[in-house]
Amino acid sequence: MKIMQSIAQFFLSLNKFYKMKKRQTTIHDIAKYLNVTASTVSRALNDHPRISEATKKRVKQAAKKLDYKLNIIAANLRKGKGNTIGIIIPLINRFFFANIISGIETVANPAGYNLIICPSNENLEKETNNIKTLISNRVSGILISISAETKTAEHFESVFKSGIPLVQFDRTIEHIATTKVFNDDFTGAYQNVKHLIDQGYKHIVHFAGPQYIINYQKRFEGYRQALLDNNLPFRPERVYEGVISRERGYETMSTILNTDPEIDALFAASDMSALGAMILLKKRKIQIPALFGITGYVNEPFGEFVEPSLTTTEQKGIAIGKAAAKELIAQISAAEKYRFRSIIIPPELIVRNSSLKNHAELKL
Amino acid sequence: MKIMQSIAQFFLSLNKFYKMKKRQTTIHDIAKYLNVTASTVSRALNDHPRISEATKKRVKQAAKKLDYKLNIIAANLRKGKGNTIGIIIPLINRFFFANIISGIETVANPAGYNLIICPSNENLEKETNNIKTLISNRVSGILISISAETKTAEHFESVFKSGIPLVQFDRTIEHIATTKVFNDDFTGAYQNVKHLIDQGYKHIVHFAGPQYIINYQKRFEGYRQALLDNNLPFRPERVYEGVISRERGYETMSTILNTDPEIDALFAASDMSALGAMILLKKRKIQIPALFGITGYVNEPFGEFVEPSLTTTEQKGIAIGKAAAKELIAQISAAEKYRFRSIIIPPELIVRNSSLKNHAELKL
DNA sequence: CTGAAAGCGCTAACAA
DNA sequence: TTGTTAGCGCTTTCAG
Repeated sequence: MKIMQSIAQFFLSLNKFYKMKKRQTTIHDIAKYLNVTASTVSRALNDHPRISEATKKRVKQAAKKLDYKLNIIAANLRKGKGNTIGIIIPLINRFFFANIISGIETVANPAGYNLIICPSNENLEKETNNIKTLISNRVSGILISISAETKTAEHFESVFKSGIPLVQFDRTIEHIATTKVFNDDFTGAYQNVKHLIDQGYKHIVHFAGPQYIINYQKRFEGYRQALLDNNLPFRPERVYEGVISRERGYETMSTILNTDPEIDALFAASDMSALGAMILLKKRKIQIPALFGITGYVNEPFGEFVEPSLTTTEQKGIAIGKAAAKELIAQISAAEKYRFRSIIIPPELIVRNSSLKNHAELKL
Repeated sequence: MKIMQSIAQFFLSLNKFYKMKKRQTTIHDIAKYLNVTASTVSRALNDHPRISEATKKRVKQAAKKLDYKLNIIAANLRKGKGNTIGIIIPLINRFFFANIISGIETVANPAGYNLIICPSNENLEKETNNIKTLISNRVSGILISISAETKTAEHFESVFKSGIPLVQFDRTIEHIATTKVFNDDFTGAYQNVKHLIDQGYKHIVHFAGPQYIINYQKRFEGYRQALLDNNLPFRPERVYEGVISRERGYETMSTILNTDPEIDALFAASDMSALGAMILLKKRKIQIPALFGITGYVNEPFGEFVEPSLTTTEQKGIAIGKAAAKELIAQISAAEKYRFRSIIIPPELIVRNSSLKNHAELKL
């Protein structure tokens, strides 16, 4: 019994030891250690001009010895500023979005900012909560790409009220006064379709995305304009809305073959639906690109490896991220925020085999 | 001229307006507004039991009216705790890593934690800086997957000293006392190779990754053991180290065809090098899977779409992320940290066409 | 060149 | 049930 007790005792004390909050060394610890004041230490560490080199050296040595690490949180609280940028993004494990974050990081980090990343999972409620979280964390600025569910900007109000700079990227709400960084989807789509036309395809269908998302709307408009500018008729029945998944692409292409056999090319607003169509066509032994041309949009990594490789439009995620971050950081230290302004990143047509009717050009 | 001046005047005043630092409303503002003390407000907002429902209601209404947003930073400083988890990860725009982050997020966020994400870009120096940053930000815990350059854990010391819980995931340093969450690469590779053997392939080469990375080493060992357990000779010359890119896969396979024509299958430690090999074989008109079987590892998204579709091993990034986050959060509120402990996530073999010698099984 | 003192926004003993 | 007071760790006037 006694033994049990002492064992219990031991574990209690062990527990106590672990629980013992290892308080991090503070400026005061250093001050005490050197018999100076906290202010001197603070100034020395910040290389304040009116501190003697001698004490600077002493302080810095002591800091290293005591393994001192600045508490940025406290410093920021005092200074009334922050060093983190909040990112709200629909999904984090999509190549395009991951690239954007990567781009943001390459400019934010050297500028001394940390990223706190909040995925909305395409959900408006989550997005609203994310905004709250970021404000509560007093981020220096917010970068946001809205969720598929988001149609209005009411939940941005508290951001504006709080005076936190905000810039939108990729998926944006047009009518509000913020800087927006996005692809020129119209031109991207236009070039894409123009390319199909130049290759000699004449009856081009379009798999469009949901038209309430501005990006898809612009792609549709680019498609239409390219047809009109090249003396091809625009036929509304050749536009299939909401076809962005592989499955829908597959099904839709199957339908088209029955109802509109004249069709000889597809411009899909998403690589996934282009892929679905490609799978169906191959199953039906319809030769791509000889008899049927296909182009997608987004430049998903797989496009390079399918057969035939997929012509598509690259959206330059990294460039978008960099531009957005640069703009935000500028706004953080600037007077002027919330201007209507658009920074447009031109997309790039990536020509691969799926659209090269002219076989001579086929690449490996 | 006068007009110009007044326009300029207007813009100046506008500018002034924007520059005006919009101080966020604080607890004191609410207190003043209601003629109570800050503590009452604080307690009311935190639903403290000994505050009357009446004042709670009043306070909350006032808070909403004044658009009050809690300053978590200040609250945390006072409470001596934080609500953010730091993630150090080699790359953010790799599907596998993005999935891990996604997994982390699904458990960290509901638990009230924000993520601050620091990519090391496979660079030890950056990784070291990231650690400093996270400590300075007084994160509640750190999740880390080491860079390709990282071989020792010296830079972890300050984390241990500061008492911040840390768990490693995926790429880990074995000999240090932390929880580690990772794939069972040995078993993953073993099953992968076993599958090739079961399909009737007899001369299997291995494209290995750099062996100083433990994950690749384990995959190599799984390969070897699978051969030995199935009465196939293990031949060191059939292991090609450091072949993980598409280009190297292509070149290496080309060499093999010249030097070791007996080979009839490949187990690649990366999908990319498997793809490179596949491209070369197709160019040489060697039928896959009839004459040559191929398996990869990682389950990159493209594997599903290449022809033939690529058999590979899925690493369950989301599961890894979830497990790591759960463990870290447990440690944050627990007494015991830094135990040697391994949480092993079993990978899953994804059988596709590239390894199905038995054509009957071929799937679309 | 350095010290004293105040305060960033919040919470939590201790009082009342 | 509410108020008073102190302090988290830091920076920064204002004095000396």
